[in-house]
Amino acid sequence: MTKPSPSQPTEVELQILRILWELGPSPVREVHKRLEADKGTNYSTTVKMLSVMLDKRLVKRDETASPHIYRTTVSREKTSQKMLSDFVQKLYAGSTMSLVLQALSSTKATREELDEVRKLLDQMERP
Amino acid sequence: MTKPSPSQPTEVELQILRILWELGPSPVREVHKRLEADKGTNYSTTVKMLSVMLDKRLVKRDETASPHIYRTTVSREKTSQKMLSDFVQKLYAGSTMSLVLQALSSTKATREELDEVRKLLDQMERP
DNA sequence: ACCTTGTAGCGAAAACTTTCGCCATTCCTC
DNA sequence: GAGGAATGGCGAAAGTTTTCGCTACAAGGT
Repeated sequence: MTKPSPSQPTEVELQILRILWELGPSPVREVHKRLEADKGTNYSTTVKMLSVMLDKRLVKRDETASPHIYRTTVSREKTSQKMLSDFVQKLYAGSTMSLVLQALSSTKATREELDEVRKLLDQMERP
Repeated sequence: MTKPSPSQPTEVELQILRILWELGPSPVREVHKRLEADKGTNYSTTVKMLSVMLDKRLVKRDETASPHIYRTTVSREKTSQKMLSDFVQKLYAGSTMSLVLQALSSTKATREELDEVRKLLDQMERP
């Protein structure tokens, strides 16, 4: 059986995480402004989603402040790391290298970027 | 507003696509065997999911054959390409290179694999 | 204090995905 | 060709995620 992995953030949850990562700790209003701009949803929706995310411990809030301030409990790096590894699992049977090759072969890059990747490859070779 | 992109396959849909990619065109029974092994779900569920996927044009079927034969309408490559680009969009603000760097830095690789990536990088440099 | 405006909470509706029970049809096997 | 098993279809239940209406409370200005 496939592990029902510690459920990834859903679509909207991820959108909100992104907003919080970008803005830093913020009141609902600020988050909502962005979400509304992107999706046109109601203020209530934003409040609710944040409360759902609070239940799931994806965010925490400072209730002493007024208005309440929300902040993420998960870093962008950790989260994308985790999502990436799930993604690789689902589509490339766990082979990160397959993904890297496919990603590279389907994009354009500047010489600088390519050099950066080369540098990383070299580093990987000697521990 | 964010484009409501031509909706990605859902979790189970993707599982089924993977099975079909692996087995090639197959009758429900074969798909079901795999799905059941993985999730323990009912035969009816498999039939239904395939019919949902038929509606969404993720698969097509040959009804002249008996039992009916299902095959994907989307290639593994195209699909992962698309999912990857959505993923990059969602988590790395569209920067494929950020993803590649993160993917590489969080995995181990053999010399052969690293060389393969290098070769690809070189190719990318000269059109 | 009163009124307006901004903030928060809650439950339930809506939307979407996944699951299955029940029925009809087809296919074997004897 | 009768009986039992496999196949396929459908609608509806269950599960999840997303949305919002309604209500209450807090804050700020007059």
